Amino acid sequence: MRHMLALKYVDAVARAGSIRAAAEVLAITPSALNRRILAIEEELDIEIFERHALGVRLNSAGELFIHHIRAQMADLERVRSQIADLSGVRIGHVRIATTKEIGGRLLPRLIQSYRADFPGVTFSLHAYDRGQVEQQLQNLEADIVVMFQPLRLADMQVISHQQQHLSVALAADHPLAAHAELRLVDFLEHHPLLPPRGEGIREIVEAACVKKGLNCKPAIESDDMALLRHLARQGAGLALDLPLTISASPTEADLVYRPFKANEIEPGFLFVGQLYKRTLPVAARKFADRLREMFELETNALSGVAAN
Amino acid sequence: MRHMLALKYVDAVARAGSIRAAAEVLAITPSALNRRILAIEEELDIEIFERHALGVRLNSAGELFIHHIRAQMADLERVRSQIADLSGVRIGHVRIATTKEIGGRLLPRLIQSYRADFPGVTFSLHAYDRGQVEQQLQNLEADIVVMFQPLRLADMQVISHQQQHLSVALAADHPLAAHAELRLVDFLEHHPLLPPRGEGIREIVEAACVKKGLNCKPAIESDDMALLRHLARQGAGLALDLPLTISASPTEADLVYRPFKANEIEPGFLFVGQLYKRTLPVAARKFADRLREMFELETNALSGVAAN
DNA sequence: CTTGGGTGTGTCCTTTTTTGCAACACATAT
DNA sequence: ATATGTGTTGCAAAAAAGGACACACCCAAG
Repeated sequence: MRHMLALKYVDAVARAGSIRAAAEVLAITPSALNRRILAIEEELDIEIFERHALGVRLNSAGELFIHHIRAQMADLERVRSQIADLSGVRIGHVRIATTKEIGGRLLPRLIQSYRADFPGVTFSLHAYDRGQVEQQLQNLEADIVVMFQPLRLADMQVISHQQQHLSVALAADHPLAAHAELRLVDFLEHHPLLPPRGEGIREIVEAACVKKGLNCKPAIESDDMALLRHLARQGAGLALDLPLTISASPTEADLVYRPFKANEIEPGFLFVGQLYKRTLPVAARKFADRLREMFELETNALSGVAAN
Repeated sequence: MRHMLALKYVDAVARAGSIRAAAEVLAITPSALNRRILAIEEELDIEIFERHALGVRLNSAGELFIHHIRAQMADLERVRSQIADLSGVRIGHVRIATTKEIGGRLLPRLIQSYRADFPGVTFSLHAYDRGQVEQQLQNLEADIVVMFQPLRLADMQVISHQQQHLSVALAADHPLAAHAELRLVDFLEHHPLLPPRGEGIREIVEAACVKKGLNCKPAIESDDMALLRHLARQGAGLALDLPLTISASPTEADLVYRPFKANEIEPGFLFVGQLYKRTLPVAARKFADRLREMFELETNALSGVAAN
C-alpha cells in the first residue's frame, strides 16, 4: 500500500501519541514524519493535532478525520477480499473481539470448522473487558464482537443475540451436584469463584444478591475463566459459566453444570455484532453467518426442549 | 488532495477509457500515467484494467475497486463538510441529479431559500434521463436525486416519495380550458405536446393509450419541458406536467392546468432519494431534510383538501 | 494485403519531491 | 536549575515522479 501512506502516518501518530514515537514505529525519522503531517494539515487546510509539550493529541476535527482514515483502510481490505472471492478462493482475515466469558470454548470449534472449509482465511481472537470490546469495533480494529452483557450497544449492529441463563459449574463429585438446580444462597456459601466486578457474569450475580439482600463475597476472584473452571473441577468451589450447550467441552467430563432455581437470577444477554452500517469483508461476513446459524439452531433446539 | 492522487488517476483512466486520453485530461504524459497505473496494480497485486488495442476497460475486479475509490472520495468530502460544520459555518456543495420533468421550477425556489440561510453552500443541478440519474447516484457523482417514475430503485434509499397525477397544461384562452377536467381522447386530438419515449410522463400516457386502445401521436415532441410549456401557452397544443402545487410559477398566469377524468390515466411516482447506506455531507443532508419537509407539508395539504 | 492512426509500454534523462541528519526553541518533570 | 522530552526547521543527499521519444502491437479503412 504505497498510496494512502500519508493516512497510515496520521493513524500511527494518533496511536503513538507523539510524532517521535510514531516515527520509530514507522522506521523513519521524526522530521520526515513531522513534515508529512504538516503537509497533510496544510493540504486539507485543517488542523488535525493539538501540539502539546509531551506529544500530540487529536483535535476534534482530527477525531473525525482519523475515523475516516480507519474506515477507508478497513474498506480497502473489504474490497480486496471481495476481489479475491470473485476469483474463487476465499481469503482474508477475521478479527474477533470478545469478552472473557466467551473466548475459550465456543469459538475455537467454529473457527476450526470454518478453516477446514477455507484454509486461506486466518483469524485473530482477543478478549477485552466490556468497554474495550465496543471500542475495538468502533476503531475498526475488530470485524465481529461476541460479548456477554454489552454495555451501550452504541453504533453496533446485531448479528445475533440470545438470552443466557447462568449455570453453576462444579465438580462431578461435589455434594451439591446431586441437586438438579441450585439456590443462590447455596452458591454463595460454597466458595463462589467469580470474575472481578465489571465483568458481565459478576454484575448479574451482584444484582441478584442486592435484590435478595445477600452479600456476595467470592472465595477466589480471577479474570481468567479457565482458571476458575479448573479450580471448580478440583473442588475448590463453585464457578459460574454460560450454559452447557454453548460452552461444553468433551475434555471436561468431571465438571457438571447446574442451573439456578427459576427466577433467582436474571438471564444475561449474549450478543454477536458488527459495526453499524459497515460492510464486512467476505470472510468475516460468511463467518458471521455461520455464527448466527449456529445460534439460531441452538435457540430452536432449546425451544424444542421447552415445548416437550 | 495530494494523497490518494493515485486513486484519482485510476478514476480518470476508467472514465476516459484510455490512458492517453486520461493523460491529456490530467495534463501529464501517457508514460507517466501508465507507470502509475502499473505501479498500483502491482502494489495491490490485482489486475484492474483489461488492456485492449483501442484503450483499456475496467476489469471485474476493477469495477469493485473503482467503486471503492469513488466511495472514498465522496466520504472525504463528507468528512470535510462535517469538520466545517463543527466550526459553525455550514459549507459544502450539493450535487443534485433530476429527470427533465423536475428541473426548472420546484428546485430553484428551494435552493434559493436554502442559500439565503447558508450562503457557503453551493449547488450543482443536472437533468438526465431516467437511467442516467440512477447511474449518477451509483457513481457517487450526485448526492441527491429527484426523479419522476424511477426505473429500478436499485441501491437507492428513499428520502421522500409521492404519487403525482399528471395535469394538462394549456393556454388560458384555449376552448378546453372551460372544462374542469379533460378526457384522454380530447387531449390526444388537440395537438398533444409530449416528451420523447423513455421519459416518465410519456410512458404513462402511452400506457393509458394502450389500455384504452387509443393511438398516441404527439403533435410536437421535445425533451425540453420548458419549450413544450411555452408552446402550450401560445396555443400550439396541450402539454403535460406534474400538478400545479409542485410546479406552478407566478410568471405563467396565462397557462392553466386541468386534471384528467378520474382513472383515465395512472398516477406517476415522484421520488427523492440518495444512495443506499451512504452518509451524506451535512449540507446535502440538511437540504434533503428540507426537501422532505416540503413534500410532507404538501402531502398533508392535499389530504386536507381531500378530506373536505 | 498494406497503410495509417490509434493504443500501451519501455528507456533515458531531467525535475521535483521526500528523506536523513543535525541543530534549535520550547515546555514539562525532577 | 537541570535534564529530558517534545515539535520544528535548514541543508544536502537520495528517491521518486515526470517528460520526451521510440518501439511493438492491434484494428479499421484503403
